[in-house]
Amino acid sequence: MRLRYIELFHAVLTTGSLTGAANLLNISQPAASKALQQAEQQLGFALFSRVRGRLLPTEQALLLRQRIEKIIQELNELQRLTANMSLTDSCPLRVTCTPALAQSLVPDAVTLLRKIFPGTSVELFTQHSAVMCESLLLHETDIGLTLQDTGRQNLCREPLCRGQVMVIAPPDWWSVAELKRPLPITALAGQPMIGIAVQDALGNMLQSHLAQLSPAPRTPVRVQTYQLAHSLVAQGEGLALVDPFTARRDGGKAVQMRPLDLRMDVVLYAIYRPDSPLNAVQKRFLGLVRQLAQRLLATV
Amino acid sequence: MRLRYIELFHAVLTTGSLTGAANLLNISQPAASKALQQAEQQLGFALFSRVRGRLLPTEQALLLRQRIEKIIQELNELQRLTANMSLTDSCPLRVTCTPALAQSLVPDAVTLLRKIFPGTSVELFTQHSAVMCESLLLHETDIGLTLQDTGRQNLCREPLCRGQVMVIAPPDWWSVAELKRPLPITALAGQPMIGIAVQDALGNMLQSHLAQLSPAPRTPVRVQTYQLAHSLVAQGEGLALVDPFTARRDGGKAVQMRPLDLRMDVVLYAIYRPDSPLNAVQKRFLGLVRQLAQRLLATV
DNA sequence: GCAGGGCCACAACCTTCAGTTATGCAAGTC
DNA sequence: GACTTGCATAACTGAAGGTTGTGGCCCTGC
Repeated sequence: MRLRYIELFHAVLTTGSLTGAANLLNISQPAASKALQQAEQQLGFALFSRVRGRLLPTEQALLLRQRIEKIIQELNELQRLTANMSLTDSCPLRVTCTPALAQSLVPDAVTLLRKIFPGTSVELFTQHSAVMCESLLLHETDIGLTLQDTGRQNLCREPLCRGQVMVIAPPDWWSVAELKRPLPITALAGQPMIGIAVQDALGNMLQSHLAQLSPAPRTPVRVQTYQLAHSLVAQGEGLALVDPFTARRDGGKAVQMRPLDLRMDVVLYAIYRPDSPLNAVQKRFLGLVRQLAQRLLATV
Repeated sequence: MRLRYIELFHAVLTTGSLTGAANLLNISQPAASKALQQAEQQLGFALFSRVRGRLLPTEQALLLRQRIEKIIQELNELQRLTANMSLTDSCPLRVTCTPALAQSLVPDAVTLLRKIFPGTSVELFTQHSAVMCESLLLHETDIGLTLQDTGRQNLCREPLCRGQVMVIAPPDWWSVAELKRPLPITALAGQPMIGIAVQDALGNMLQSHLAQLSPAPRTPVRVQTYQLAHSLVAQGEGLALVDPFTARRDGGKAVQMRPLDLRMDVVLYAIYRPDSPLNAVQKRFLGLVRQLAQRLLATV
């Protein structure tokens, strides 16, 4: 089965028509038509049945679908990888971080770095953890910064600093005296909370803790990022459990925060490929991030 | 990156030379040379450095290697699948089983089946479990018979019958009186044993039981299939733990056997694809296998 | 040191096939 | 019944991929 046929098959399935597929592949409709016929002839069975002038995938086609889509995806990844490899070393510092860290930590670190190395060019991305790993493996970026426990992948993981899970609340929720003390998790029972989407490892873990409370906290709203949670809390929608960086956003003015009394730290990790050792600029950058993070977490 | 280039890259890496690659792909050496240059030009970096007239993969090439080989493999699987799909329903009964079952159970069942359906054509394979799953998923065969606990794969698994793990020994190892009783596992301590290769799930499980004995049994010889173990035991090389079908090979003349006293059964499974329901012949075949197996296991 | 063989690159030429435009036909839509 | 949408066919074109022939480089063995 020629790659050409595979692409065409995929294009027809995604667009739903041969004409659409032809457009997707930037070829004319007759070219697509001919190619599809050749593919079917070579295979020995029909991929689509022509019913009332339309293409309808056959049973066999549906059996092939998953495999073909997997191959297409891997070819795309290969494409991305080779594209990035050809422009290797074009940029000394390519960093991706989660949205929570993109708020101030990473930009601040970049600013500091560019004072030390004025000429340096920098590329920044914000991505969620799964995409981040992919991006690193495909050489699109060189360093990832995340609060997630991104296991398994064959990537190096270096802890930069540790912090506490924080509870944030609308202004004037707690008294000044209370703010000093960690909040016992039981105090969250029955409270209105902003939930974090399931794909988040930390959020997931916290969620299972919360589920054991009785009455369980109400989480009518669920968001993907800690930043959204922060904003909603600031607007009085409820409490939220967030990382210590998000909690300190805006200098901690918009919301109140208290550490959660929990035997579990939030860890800021730097992740990178094991094969390519970090260069001097990258190492210095990580040093700055660590320094800034520690200083930030020291503030109340 | 064109598929053509991918194949060429792979061929060069496996054969070690451009000429070899050209032969592998059934093209002339200059064609391969030109294609490789085009590939490198399109990529923007060299895949091989020409040193002393030879091709030496560059660092980048090695980074691509794994991904490319994965794609090649998946393309091959797709090829196999489509090849099998085009000759669909050509044969009503295509069965694959492990070597232990190919000894007598499966051939006997086929003989019986062909008395019931005289005209039926049958295809038999013997494969180890991992390959068996692959073969089923690629529509090369329709039914697999195995004693392994082939989990995860999205294949149906139907237990046909249960038996006991058997200990086999050279003739006259045990007294006639002993033969009736199950052998306690502790009796194997310090005994010379024939081991089963690690990839076997059952063998693996037994191995971990044996390892806890003290003194642990000696397993100087390790074999891949139960049949080999049987032959070695018959030649007096030691004891072996085998499935109940292998134990009864040759009518149980060449070796002595005793059930092992163990809270774990050997299960004979039929596995098949969930999407394609079994036809009448296939169902009848499984019925025969079950019947034969139960009868066989009832004998001492 | 020189002949020979293995391996890669270049050149000139040829064939095939994927692409094009133009057109036809069937079926649904208003 | 006119119009639109979508697939198939026909005739043509160009580029890509193939061929053979040749030359240079390097190692090897006499």
